[in-house]
Amino acid sequence: MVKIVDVAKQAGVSTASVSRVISGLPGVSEETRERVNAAVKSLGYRPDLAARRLRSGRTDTLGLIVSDIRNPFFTEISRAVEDVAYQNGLRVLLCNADEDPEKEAFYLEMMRDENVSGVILSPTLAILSSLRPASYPFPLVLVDRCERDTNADAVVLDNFDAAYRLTEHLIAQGLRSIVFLYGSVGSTGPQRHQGYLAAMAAAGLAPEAEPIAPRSERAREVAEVLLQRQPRPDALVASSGLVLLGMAEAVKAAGVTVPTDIAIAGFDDLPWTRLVTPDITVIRQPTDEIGQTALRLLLQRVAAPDRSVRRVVLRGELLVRGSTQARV
Amino acid sequence: MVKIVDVAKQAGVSTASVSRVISGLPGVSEETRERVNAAVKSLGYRPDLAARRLRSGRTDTLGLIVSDIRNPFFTEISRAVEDVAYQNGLRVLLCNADEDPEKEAFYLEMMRDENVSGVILSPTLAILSSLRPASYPFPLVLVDRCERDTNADAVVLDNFDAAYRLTEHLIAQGLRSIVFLYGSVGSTGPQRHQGYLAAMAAAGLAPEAEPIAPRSERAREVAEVLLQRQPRPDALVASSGLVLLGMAEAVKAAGVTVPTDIAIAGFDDLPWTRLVTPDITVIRQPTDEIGQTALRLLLQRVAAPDRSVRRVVLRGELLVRGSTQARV
DNA sequence: ATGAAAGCGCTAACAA
DNA sequence: TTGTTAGCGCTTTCAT
Repeated sequence: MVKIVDVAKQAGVSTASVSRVISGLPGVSEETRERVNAAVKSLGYRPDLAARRLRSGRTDTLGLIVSDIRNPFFTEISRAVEDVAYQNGLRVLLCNADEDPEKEAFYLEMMRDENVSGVILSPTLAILSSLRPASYPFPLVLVDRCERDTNADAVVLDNFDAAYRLTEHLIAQGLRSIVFLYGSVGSTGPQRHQGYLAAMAAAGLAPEAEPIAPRSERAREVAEVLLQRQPRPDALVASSGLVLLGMAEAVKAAGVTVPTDIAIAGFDDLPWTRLVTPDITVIRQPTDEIGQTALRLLLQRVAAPDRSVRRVVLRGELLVRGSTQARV
Repeated sequence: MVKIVDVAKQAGVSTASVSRVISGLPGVSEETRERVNAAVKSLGYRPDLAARRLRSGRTDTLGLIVSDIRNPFFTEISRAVEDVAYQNGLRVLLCNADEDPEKEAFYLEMMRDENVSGVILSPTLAILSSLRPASYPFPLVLVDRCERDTNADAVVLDNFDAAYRLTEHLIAQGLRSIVFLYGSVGSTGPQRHQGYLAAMAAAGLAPEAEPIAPRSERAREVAEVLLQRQPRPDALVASSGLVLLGMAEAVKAAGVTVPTDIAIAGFDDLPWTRLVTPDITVIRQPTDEIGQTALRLLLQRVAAPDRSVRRVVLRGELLVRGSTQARV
C-alpha cells in the first residue's frame, strides 16, 4: 500500500507538503503542487481515510435516517439528498429505521460513533415526542415529521394547510359526508387530521375520522367497512400514500364506482395514482425540494452551529383529478 | 471525550485488557471483564471507530451500490440487504449510481477508499461488459445484472426462463402477435428478450420486439404507436416494471380495453399492478431472497476469498391475472 | 492472564 | 514556502 511518505519521497518534498496539496490547502508553490500531483498519479496514491479522520477529527460524512425506505416518498427524498451530497463531495450514510424506534436509536448511536458532521432524520413518533437535539454531538435536521414545539431545524410540509385545501376541494364538489383515514403513528397524520377538521368545521359539516396504524392492509380493512355502510359516505380521504393504496384496493374489491358512487383522494403523487381509472386527486409533496433543502439546512447549521433554529414549511400542491369530479 | 485509557484507569487495568474486553477477545479473566464492562458503562465510553479502523485495518462495513434507488425492485433489495446486515452488526454504505456509469465508478472508488469488506453491486451495462472483479481490493457480488461469462459471484433471476414462461402463457391464451418491449440498456432486458424469442419460435410465431431506453416515457411513446396500428397486436409484453408502467399509461390514454382489445403483461410485482383494472399478469422477482442471498454470498466470500465463483439463479414466479385472460 | 509499548497513516502546530 | 515532528485513539505483539 502506497502512503504519504512514498509520495513525498517520489516528489522530493515533505509529507506536510503532500498533505497540503491533497487537501487543497494554500501555502504551496505551484511547482511543488505539480510535482506532488504527478507523484500521486504515478504511484496511484489514495489517502487512508481512517488515518485522515483519526487525525483531523473530520469525516465529511453525513447521515440520513429514513423511517421507511420502501415508502416512495422517502426514496425520493433520499435520492435528492444523495444527489446534492454527491455534488458537494460528501459521503452519505443512508439508514432505514423501518419505523422501528429501536433501530432508529441504534442508527443514531451509530452516527455518533461514525462522528458524522450531521444527520437528516425522519423521526418515528417515539423519538419525536422526546427529542432533544442538543443531546446529540452532531446537528440534526428533521424532515417530514416535526411537532409544533420541536426545537430543531426542520423541513416539513404544511400538513394542516394541505389537508385543509384537499378537504375544501371535496366540499366544493358538493360532497358532504367525508371520512378521513389517517395514520395515527407519527406526526403528519394527526396534523393533516387537524386540517381536515378545520375545513369541515368551516363548512359546518360533521367530521368523521378513523385513526389507523399506518399500513395499507389496515387502511384497506377500515375502508372496506366504510364502503359497506348504508348510506355510503360521499368521500374517503387518505392521509398518506400508504393509506391511499389500501383505500384504492378496498374500492376496487368492493366494486364501487369512483367518483359516481364515492369520491376518493389522498396524499403523495405516486405513479399509480394516475394509472387507475379514474386517476386520483392528491396532494403532491415537493420531495426533491424537501431533500435538497434539508441538506442545505444541515450544511448551514454545520457552518454556523449557533444560528437560530429554522423551520422550512413547504406547500403541497393540490392535483385535482378524476376521482373527485363533481357528480352531475 | 472519554477514551480507552480513561476506562483502563477507572477499571484499574491496562488498555490492552480493555481492548480485549470491548472486542470480545479471549484471554481475559471473568473478573477483569466485569470490571472493564462496569467502567465502560459508568463512563459512557464508546470506542473511536477511526482509530480502531486505522489500527486494525478492518471496517466491518460493506457497500451496496444500486443502479437506481427509485426503482422499487432495488429498494426492496436494499431493505433486505440492510436488514440482514443490521442483524450481523455490519454497516452498509448504500449508494445510488442513478444508472450513471461515472457515478458508479466514483462509488466503486469510494468503496476502495473506505476499505469496505465487500460490495454488492447492480452494475450498469458500461461496467458489466468490462468487469474484472479481481481488480478491486474487495470481494464483489453482483445482483440482478450479469452476463453469461461474467466471472463474479452473482445473484440473478433466470431471465430467459421467466420471459419464456410469460410468453408461453400468452401464447396459451390464444394470442398470436405478441410484441415485446424491452430495455436495451443493461443485461436483463436483452436476456428476457432471448427468452421471448425462444418461446415465440417454439410456437412457430413471428416475433416482434422493440428495444427502448429503459424509461417509462419511452415505453409509453412506443406503446402508443403500437396501439394505433391496424390491426392492433394481440399483446404487449414489458421487460421490466418501468417499461410496464409506461405501457399501462399508453393503454389507459388510448382508451383500449384490456384484455378484450389487447393483453398486457410484464415484470415486477409492483403494488399498482393489482390496483388497475384489470390487474396485470407479471413475473414476480423474489427481491427479499435476492438481497439476503447476495449478502450471504458476500459474507462467505469474505470468509473464503479463494473458493470458486458462485452464481445463484433464482426463478421468477408467474402471477397470472386479469390482463391476460383468454378472450371468449 | 496481564501490561508495556510500538506503531497504523495522516494532519497541523511550529520552526526554519 | 517548506520541513520536522508530535500525536490522533486504538490494537496487537511481545514480555512477563
